[in-house]
Amino acid sequence: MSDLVTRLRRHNWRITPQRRVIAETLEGSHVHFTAEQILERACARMPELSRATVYNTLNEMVALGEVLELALDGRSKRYDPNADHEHHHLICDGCGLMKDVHTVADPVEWLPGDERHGFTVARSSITFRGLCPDCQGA
Amino acid sequence: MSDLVTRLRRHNWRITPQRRVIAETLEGSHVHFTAEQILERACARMPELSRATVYNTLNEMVALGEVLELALDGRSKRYDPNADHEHHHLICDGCGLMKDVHTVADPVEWLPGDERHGFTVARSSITFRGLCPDCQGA
DNA sequence: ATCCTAGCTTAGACTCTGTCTAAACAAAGA
DNA sequence: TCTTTGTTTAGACAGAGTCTAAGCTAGGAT
Ligand SMILES: [Mn+2]
Ligand SMILES: [Mn+2]
Ligand SMILES: [Zn+2]
Ligand SMILES: [Zn+2]
Repeated sequence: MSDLVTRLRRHNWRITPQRRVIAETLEGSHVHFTAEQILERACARMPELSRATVYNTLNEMVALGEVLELALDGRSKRYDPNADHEHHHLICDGCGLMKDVHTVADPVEWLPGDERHGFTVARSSITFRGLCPDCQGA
Repeated sequence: MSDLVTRLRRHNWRITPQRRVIAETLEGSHVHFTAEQILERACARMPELSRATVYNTLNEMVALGEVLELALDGRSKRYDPNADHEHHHLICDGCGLMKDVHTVADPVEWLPGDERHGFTVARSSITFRGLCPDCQGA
């Protein structure tokens, strides 16, 4: 796993100061930020950074396949720099806490041929939901 | 599997003409409509039906656990009347076609204990993605 | 060095999806 | 009937994200 800026450079993609700050903000976090949270944090390092550039840059990184876009709840999308780690997500129904998780095998294997409707099935993502330790008391 | 209106009545929930039209539109479809598509189709039967009632009613049916809300792509949410059928979804990257699918077992079983981070994991949903037969030619 | 061009960034207007508000309306119970 | 509660409605509003038009780089050609 190389860092996100290195992976982006491999695509012959110009690493401008704005793009670098956005990529480093996203990577440094280990959580799954919204575009607005990334804007807020990146602006701490580069105050003149615009909202449009954050959205443009995130969309381009997604198109390059180096960032995952998670639309989990119909509210803000979340951005995940771990596109090179196959993983899934576990979310707390109480507080929204989100954890990366790994399953024992590829879920596509568990979809029988007669359930594929003639599709070529390329990938899958699982969202597990439950209660985190802090929310189980309530 | 009883029909949606019957299931809703079991909750002592008042079945008004508006709610009936919305429930029947949702159930009749076999696809996964957006709120706007439901409004459009339900208005064909009851022209004075309002947007607010469609949104209110869908949210109440979701809260009663009789309809599933799917936030799959960060655009409009989709509503699924098959809440009493445990199932997952297979989506075409080309055209957006969505099919119900069934896996061989409960995915929660496939999440090892040391990947649960102390959560009580209650349910899961899988989104499979690929290309449908029509989109494989391109 | 200067010019040119293509690509990048910006502010703000705009769109789309969904929620909220306040008033009108309908139904059930006393 | 009167009252009370729940339902529906139109339109205002809010949040998330896109688009536009203008200005601004940065590199390549001369
Ligand atoms: Mn993740
Ligand atoms: Mn379904
Ligand atoms: Zn929690
Ligand atoms: Zn297709």
